[in-house]
Amino acid sequence: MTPQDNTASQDGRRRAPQHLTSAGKKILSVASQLFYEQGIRAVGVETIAEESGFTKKTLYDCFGSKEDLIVAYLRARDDQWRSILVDHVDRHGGPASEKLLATFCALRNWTCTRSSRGCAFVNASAELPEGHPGLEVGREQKAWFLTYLEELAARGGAQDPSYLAAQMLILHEGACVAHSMHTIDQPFERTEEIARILVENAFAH
Amino acid sequence: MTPQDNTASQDGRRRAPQHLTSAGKKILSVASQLFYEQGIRAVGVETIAEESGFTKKTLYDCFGSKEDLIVAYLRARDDQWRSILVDHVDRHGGPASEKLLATFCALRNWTCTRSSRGCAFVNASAELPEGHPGLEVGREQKAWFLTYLEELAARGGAQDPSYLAAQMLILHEGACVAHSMHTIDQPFERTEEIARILVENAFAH
DNA sequence: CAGATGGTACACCGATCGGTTTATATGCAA
DNA sequence: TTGCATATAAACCGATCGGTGTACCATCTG
Repeated sequence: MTPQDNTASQDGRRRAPQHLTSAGKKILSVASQLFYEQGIRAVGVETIAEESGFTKKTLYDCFGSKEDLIVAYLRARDDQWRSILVDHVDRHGGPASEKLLATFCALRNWTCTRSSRGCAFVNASAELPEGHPGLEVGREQKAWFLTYLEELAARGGAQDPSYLAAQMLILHEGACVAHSMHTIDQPFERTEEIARILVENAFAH
Repeated sequence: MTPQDNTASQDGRRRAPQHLTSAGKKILSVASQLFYEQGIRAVGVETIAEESGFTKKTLYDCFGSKEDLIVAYLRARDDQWRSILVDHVDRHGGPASEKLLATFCALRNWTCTRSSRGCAFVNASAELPEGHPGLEVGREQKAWFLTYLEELAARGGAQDPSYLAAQMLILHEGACVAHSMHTIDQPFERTEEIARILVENAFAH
C-alpha cells in the first residue's frame, strides 16, 4: 500500500527492473520506445544499441537475449500503466461507481501522453509467435486489470461485479483501438458515456 | 446490388483479385493465412512460396513485391468481411435497430470461423511502418464500416446516427480484442447486450 | 508452325538478422 | 594493490531476409 509498492502487488511473481545497471535502464527505455512505436520485430538489437549509445555486448550482458529484452519491455509497460491507473483512481474521490468511470480518464491520459499506438500487449500478441514468454505478461496484465475492475465494482455494491467488469473491459479495449486507428473523434469521451449508462444500470436498486 | 457486387461499392477505388492466375490465387490464400496467424513480418516470402507449392519467382511474377502481396492480403480480407457482414445483415429481417445488433452476430461468426487472432487491420497497423500502403487499406476498411453502421442507424431513425455508429464501432473493436486476448468469457454475447441497451436508448422517442 | 503465357528449378545477390568473441580500458571495493 | 564488475570497440558467425537472373519446359492460341 505504500506509494512505491503499488505496482508490486497481488501475486507472488514479480519483476526486477530496479537492479539494472544505469546502462541497462537506458537500453530498456530506448528499446521500449522503439518497440512500442515501430513494432517489436521491426526493431533490431543493433538499432537499440546504437540509439541508446551502448554496445550490443553491453545489451547482451544486461538482458541475455532479445526475447528477454522484450519481456522486460512488456513488464515495464505493465508496471507503468498499473501505477498510473491506481494513482489516478485513488486520487479520484467519490463512490466506487465514480472510480470505475475514472479508469477511462486514466486511460485517456495514459494514451495521449505515451501510448498513442494502441495497447502494447495487443500489439505484441499480434507479432509474437505462440509460446513466446511475452504473451504471458500480456495475459497477466489483462487478468489483473479485470480483477481490479471487479473489485471496484464489488466495493461499490454492483449487482453483478464480474459482469460489470467484463463490460468495462470491453469498453477499454474498444476505446484503445478506436483511438489508435483514428476511426472516430473523441473515442474516450464517447466510451465513458457508454460506461456511465452501464454503471448506472448496474447500481440501480 | 447484385450478389457478386456487394464488395465493389461505395467509391471508385477498387481491387482486382479476380484476374489472378490460379497460382496467384493459391499464393494469396496461403499468404493470407500465414500473415494472419503468425504476423506479417514473421512470415518470409520463401515460406509462402514453399507452403503454396510455387516458386518464389512465380510469387514475384504475380505480386511484384512482398509489400504488394501484403496489400493484396489486406484487401482480400476487407472484401471477405464486407460481404459476410452485408450478407448476414441483409438476411436478418426486422427493423434497422435489429440489423445493427445483427452486426455483432456477424462478427461472432466471422471471428470464430477464420479470425480468432483479432482484427487483421489493427494487427497490421501494429506491425507496419508509417507510410506503408497497407495502412491505407485499414483506414478505408474502418471508414467504410463506420459509414455502414451510420446508414443502418439513420435508416432506423436513430436520434443521432453518427453518434450511435461510433458507439457500435467501439463495441466491435472491444469485442474483437477481448476475444482474441481471451480475457473474458463470451465477449460477443456481453458486447451485444451492451449494444442492445444503447440501441434502445437511441431509438427512444 | 510460331509465339506468347505461365510455369519450374535453382543459383545467386547484398543486406540485415540475433548473437558471440577477443582484447582493452576504467573505476570501485577489499 | 589486487581484483572484479562494467564498460568499450570492432571483427566475426551462420542464418535468413527480400529480391533477381538464367535456362528450360509445357500449354494454349493465332
